[in-house]
Amino acid sequence: MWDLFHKHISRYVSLTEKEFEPVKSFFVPRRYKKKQFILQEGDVCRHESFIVKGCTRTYDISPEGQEHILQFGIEDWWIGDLYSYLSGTASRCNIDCIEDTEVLQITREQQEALFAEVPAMERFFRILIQNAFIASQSRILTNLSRSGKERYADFIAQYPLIDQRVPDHQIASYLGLTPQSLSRIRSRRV
Amino acid sequence: MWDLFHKHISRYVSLTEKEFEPVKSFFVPRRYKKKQFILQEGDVCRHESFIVKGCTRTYDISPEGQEHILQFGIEDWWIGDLYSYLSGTASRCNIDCIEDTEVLQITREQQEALFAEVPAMERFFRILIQNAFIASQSRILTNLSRSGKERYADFIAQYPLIDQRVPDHQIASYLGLTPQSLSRIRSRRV
DNA sequence: TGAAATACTTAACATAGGTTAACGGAATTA
DNA sequence: TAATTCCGTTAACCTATGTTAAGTATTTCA
Repeated sequence: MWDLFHKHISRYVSLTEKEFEPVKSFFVPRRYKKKQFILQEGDVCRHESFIVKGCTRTYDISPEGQEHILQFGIEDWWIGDLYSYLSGTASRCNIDCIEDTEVLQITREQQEALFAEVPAMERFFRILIQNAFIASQSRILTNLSRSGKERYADFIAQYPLIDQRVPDHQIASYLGLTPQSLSRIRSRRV
Repeated sequence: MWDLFHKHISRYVSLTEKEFEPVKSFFVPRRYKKKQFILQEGDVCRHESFIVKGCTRTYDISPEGQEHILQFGIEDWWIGDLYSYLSGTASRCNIDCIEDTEVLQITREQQEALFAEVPAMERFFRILIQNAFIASQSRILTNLSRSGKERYADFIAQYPLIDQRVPDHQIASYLGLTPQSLSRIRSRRV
């Protein structure tokens, strides 16, 4: 577990085994069962979670009761509602598990303490958010300019591992389509 | 100019007049005329630009030749293509001026030097990107769940100042609509 | 000042995707 | 194992938005 985590961090900042050692103590491992909520709408998001094993979805429920998936999470990804986490306000998002899931969690206070003790970790999180922002911008462009069919093709190409693990109707939700439309697209009856 | 800039930074991190003084030297003021490009597709984005005065748009041109506006920029906003800026690869975006525009620009190298000299500025940029990411996620949700009419209403409510300064067909592009559709929506003939 | 480009509108028509409803198979649970 | 829920599919029909095409007003600029 910690090994995977160290490897993950090392992709962004260099951190020797020895420097990594103290980092561990700021994180708490936690397991969730399939269908269990990691975050529920209305609650404050108290953790950033690194997925060691499993699969999650982060989604919003519109006033009309429709779910819209903002993000899937699998091994090596971070999940959480950053706005709620930082501002301490109630989240409008739900995060639940598509599979049994193991995470490493850190709280806001612990994160501040971590930054003070291991400055490289502040840099690490900055890079992480930078990348997330870049990916997010790119998704906006895709949503603005491509048809459902193209977005689905892009999704499969970009996230083949996720495609295999989550039901189609959730992929539809991520792409901004109804399950019926995605089915139509998949069968090439477009 | 510097006063506005200092005020802007102070909204995110505390920086006395004296601490702010050295910050100035890392930025270069620059003026652009209306319609002038700040960044052109295919070029590497060499600067992050803080808008002191003016109005810009950041957009992508799809293979079919259609423009899609990713972001508008007005006073107090930052513009640039972060991915290109950080990775040094060619940008797929254009940034041009809707009005004569004055900016303060910093290069990647100068930014690194600035972080080394004034650590609070690293924190400042981290917060900036965090906020940008949060806004970006929120835009994705809106695009997934709301109709054109609703997105337009949201836009006006959220950016009344921009609405007044940019032509409608560019707002349409930002919202993922054709100018004709926006016109139809505006006239309530929906 | 006049010509050209730009901005916005309207209308007729086309279409991708939404809606509703139904069916059958797979997975979950009692 | 039986009952139930979940999942993907199909089909008929509907609607928001795109497309094409014009027309007018405004702005830009030579």
